[in-house]
Amino acid sequence: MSHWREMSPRRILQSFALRCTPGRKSILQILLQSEQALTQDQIADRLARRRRPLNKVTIYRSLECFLRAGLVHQAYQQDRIWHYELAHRCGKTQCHPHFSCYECGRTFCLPEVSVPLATGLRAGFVLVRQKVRLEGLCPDCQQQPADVPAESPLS
Amino acid sequence: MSHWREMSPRRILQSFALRCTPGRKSILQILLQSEQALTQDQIADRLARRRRPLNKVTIYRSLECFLRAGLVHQAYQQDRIWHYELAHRCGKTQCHPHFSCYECGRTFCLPEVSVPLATGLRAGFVLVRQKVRLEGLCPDCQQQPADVPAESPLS
DNA sequence: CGTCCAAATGCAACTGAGTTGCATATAATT
DNA sequence: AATTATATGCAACTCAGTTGCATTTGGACG
Repeated sequence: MSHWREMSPRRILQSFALRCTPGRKSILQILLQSEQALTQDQIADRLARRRRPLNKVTIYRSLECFLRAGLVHQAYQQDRIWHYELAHRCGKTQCHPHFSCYECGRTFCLPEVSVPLATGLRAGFVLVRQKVRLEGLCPDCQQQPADVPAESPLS
Repeated sequence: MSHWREMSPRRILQSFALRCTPGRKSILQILLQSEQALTQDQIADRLARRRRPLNKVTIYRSLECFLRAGLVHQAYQQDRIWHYELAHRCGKTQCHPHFSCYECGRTFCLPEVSVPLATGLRAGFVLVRQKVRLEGLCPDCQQQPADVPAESPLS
């Protein structure tokens, strides 16, 4: 099943055998309508803006529950903050890569980019999932080159 | 220059134009001798065990300084905690991948594994660095299968 | 319908890695 | 040895995430 956008939050929750509460439906709605991964805070903001404020602990625990069920992904961490997104469209062994801009700090989802699975793993290691994080300059910031962190000034 | 292991901490610091203090030399020594990326806490522990305890803020600021100079990498985050390792052996566009075990939680450096650079980036994006994180079961834990996080129970 | 109970929610208080301000100590230059 | 910019230690702060507990509620069952 990969047409979540066309399913109601209620049906999605039901199909994951999760209790259907107003709070959870709202959170799911926000995630369904977002083009990018969101932090707990961003979710809280958007809920408040829709006159449907929710306690931050409830958001925390709902996401925790969605995570366990596999409905949602902890997509990436930035400055020690997790970003969440629906797990739809994620392949079995890898989600789409994310791209972070050094200049503006924004992170983009790049569903169209493919990275081959790692090869040459030592015997014994079982690869279940591969996560790829790209860094560089986004189209908006490409014009005026940013400070790219030094890699090795030793000559 | 990529033979850091054969250089003294003092010479390495000098070549990066960093002030050479006993604290920094000790931290560098720890990193030089470690096979894997270390957290600030792990570095503190090892310093203490060598009768060379250092205030955690000093460790924090030294690593910050090493980072800026490009001597060290923030290799990966686990449970919101950063791990640091020397930047030697890191290629220009990607460091070696890291492998985290679902079962025991340990993280391994896999310098021998190669992952081709992402292709198909939308026009305008400039890729500077690619970070790859692998997840699965390590050789030790492979025997008794762990709880692999569900991906999509929806049928 | 109404009853009931496991699960969800809100509040307050806690956790802990990281971070900052400031006074003191020290590296390294003169 | 004197000087000064830099590093260090201490204490106090930040803040996303986390936990405990009392209250509310979804939804199953009568």
